[in-house]
Amino acid sequence: MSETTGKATVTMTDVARLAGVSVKTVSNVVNDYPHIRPATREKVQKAIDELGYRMNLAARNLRQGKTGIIGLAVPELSLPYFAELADSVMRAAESRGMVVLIEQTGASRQHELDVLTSERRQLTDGLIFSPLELGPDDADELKVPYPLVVLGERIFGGDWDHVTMNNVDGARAATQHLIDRGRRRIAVAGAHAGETMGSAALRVLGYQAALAANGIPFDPDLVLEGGLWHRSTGADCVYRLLDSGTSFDAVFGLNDALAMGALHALHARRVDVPGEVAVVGFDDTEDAAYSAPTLSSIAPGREQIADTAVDLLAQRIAGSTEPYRRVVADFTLAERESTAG
Amino acid sequence: MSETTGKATVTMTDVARLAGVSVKTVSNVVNDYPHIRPATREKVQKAIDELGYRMNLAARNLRQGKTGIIGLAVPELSLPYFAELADSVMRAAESRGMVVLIEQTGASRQHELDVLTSERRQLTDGLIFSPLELGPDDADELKVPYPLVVLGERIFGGDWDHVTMNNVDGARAATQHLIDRGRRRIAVAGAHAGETMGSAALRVLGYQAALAANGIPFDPDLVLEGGLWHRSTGADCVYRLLDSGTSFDAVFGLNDALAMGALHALHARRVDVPGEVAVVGFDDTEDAAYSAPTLSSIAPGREQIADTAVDLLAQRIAGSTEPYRRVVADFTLAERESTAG
DNA sequence: CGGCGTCTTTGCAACGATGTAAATCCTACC
DNA sequence: GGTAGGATTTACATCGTTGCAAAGACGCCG
Repeated sequence: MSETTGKATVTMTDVARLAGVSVKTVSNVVNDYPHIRPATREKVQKAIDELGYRMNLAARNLRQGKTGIIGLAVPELSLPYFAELADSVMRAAESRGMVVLIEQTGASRQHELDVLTSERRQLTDGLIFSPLELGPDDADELKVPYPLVVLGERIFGGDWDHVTMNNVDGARAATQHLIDRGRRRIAVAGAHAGETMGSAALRVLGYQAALAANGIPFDPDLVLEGGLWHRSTGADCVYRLLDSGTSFDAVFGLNDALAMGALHALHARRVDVPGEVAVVGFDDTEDAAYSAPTLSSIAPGREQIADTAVDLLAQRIAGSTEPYRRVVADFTLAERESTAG
Repeated sequence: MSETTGKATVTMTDVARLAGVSVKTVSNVVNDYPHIRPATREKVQKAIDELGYRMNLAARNLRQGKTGIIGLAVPELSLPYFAELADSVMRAAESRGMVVLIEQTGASRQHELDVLTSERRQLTDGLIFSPLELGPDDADELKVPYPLVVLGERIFGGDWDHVTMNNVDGARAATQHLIDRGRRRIAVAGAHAGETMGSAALRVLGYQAALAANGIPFDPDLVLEGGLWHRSTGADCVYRLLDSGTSFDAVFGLNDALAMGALHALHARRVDVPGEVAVVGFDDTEDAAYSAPTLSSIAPGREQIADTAVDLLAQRIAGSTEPYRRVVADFTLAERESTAG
């Protein structure tokens, strides 16, 4: 209950001496080894309390090769989606007694590769990795000697678990929602030309599927390229579209930041939303509920993704050798003003 | 240049054997000990490359008591300001060869106390702590046995460095800006009754100073209480104000989230911004530039704060015993549409 | 009361690096 | 050619904990 002012650091040896047992017994008590006489356990516990002993994690780490830290590699924390994802991952980790070391990869392919082999991987027992630049061809790079959970659908087929949102169906639902609101000229902001497996490609796929299902012709002029999924990109896309003279009555931002940028550009050009143009996003970040107008968006199951990812990773770290799994989170559509009918 | 497929982990011993030197010499090479014959260094380096040797951080950590990890404790990553702050801190840390372990304290006093004594402190060489609930009376709790840098002005007077934004002057500038735009009935959203040292109190102080300097009477009815500085709180404040019938022609959101919430509420109630009511925030988070209308805000020098904090912490970790410092970052006003004149 | 099988507890050797202090090697200088 | 003195290198103990395997204790049975 109280702690004496141990001058330096208190070690197991100190505890052992005070309790009159061996160091190993103290270790056993601390690690909940089952075969310990209650009296002994009590004695040791008392000594621990009295000395205010805290286990030295570095030593345990050296001995066991585990740190209790998991890595989380995301593009950028300043993107709301990833900040919120990190939040969720940290909570999920905490509830399992782990902590999270976050690394940012920027939008850099090299940085994404680095993160996989970085010295820091020694500090973590496993990694949750959300790649943005690596693609199917990089599968070999992901053959790493530690537990790995990959978020997103860019890379398949290796020895790792996979947790992803339902990009295609989510995008289809977003598009269908616009169609249900009577829109026919639906632009897409943030497409990545040439990409086949990333979120951009998959969401565009869902978009096209929805158009097709409703007999709406696909117009390439409505597909707006945009590399980084930042607000500024979304704004640029819409400015370009307006300047091009192409008619449109809706914008599907492939993520919320793009959609926010789109809202911004439309507002700047005095285009009424949703009167003239409806807007829908993807991610359902917190700001979607507070923009003017509020933004309809696909909620991709962020909590579920975080929970599942941490869970799978924890199992691998604990030594699970089950077949690698692929989990697809459930999405929902959050309807707000930007698509009000 | 190339790495052979060492079966298990490669240790210094392996390198030493291959290079034909002692383990300690390998250690010296790795640690850039100056007195090494070039030929030896080369031999060792070659062996290192050949074996693909990576130093075991756990072992070094045990021996040196340093991990290369610094802690960052913030209320919530899902609040844009803290996400952006974390981003900046991580970049600053990276440039100094350190990584960051982020912890969220929520809005919980207990959690803030826990973070200071958590077992995790063993995993970090020092902590950058941004308290929200602890106050001057808790100074004793901050007397911790590791390097600490405190952000914000809640707690002074202990053995730690202090980095803070200029809350009073920033708030004064924000308020003055509104006054310059001809506003006289300026509401404040997010005040904390009874608080004396927190950001809320200080910013309200700056607000009052600006009013006084311009001979504008202070009207308590315009001070809107709001605990958590979330968007929802900002919206609530404005709804309450509108419902109260109190007249006002401007809102100073004590942070951007509150201001965004205010914008949201005003938009929902069809109050024109900035025509009828001007709005200014504090933090200049990225979304301020993309709201509709875009939000004027005080940019508190986030990068500078992060850089300075990491720098001071790094110095302490390196053993500096200089007098503890207090650094106040420079702020600027970002003028945008919400206060257009 | 001896023997045997569990329970408990223990000693010792790692884990992989670095601090210390001493050994060895050189080089310049007398 | 010998030697002082700095430059290099090395042996060994040590950081604090846990795995291993064996020693001690204890309870039960015949």
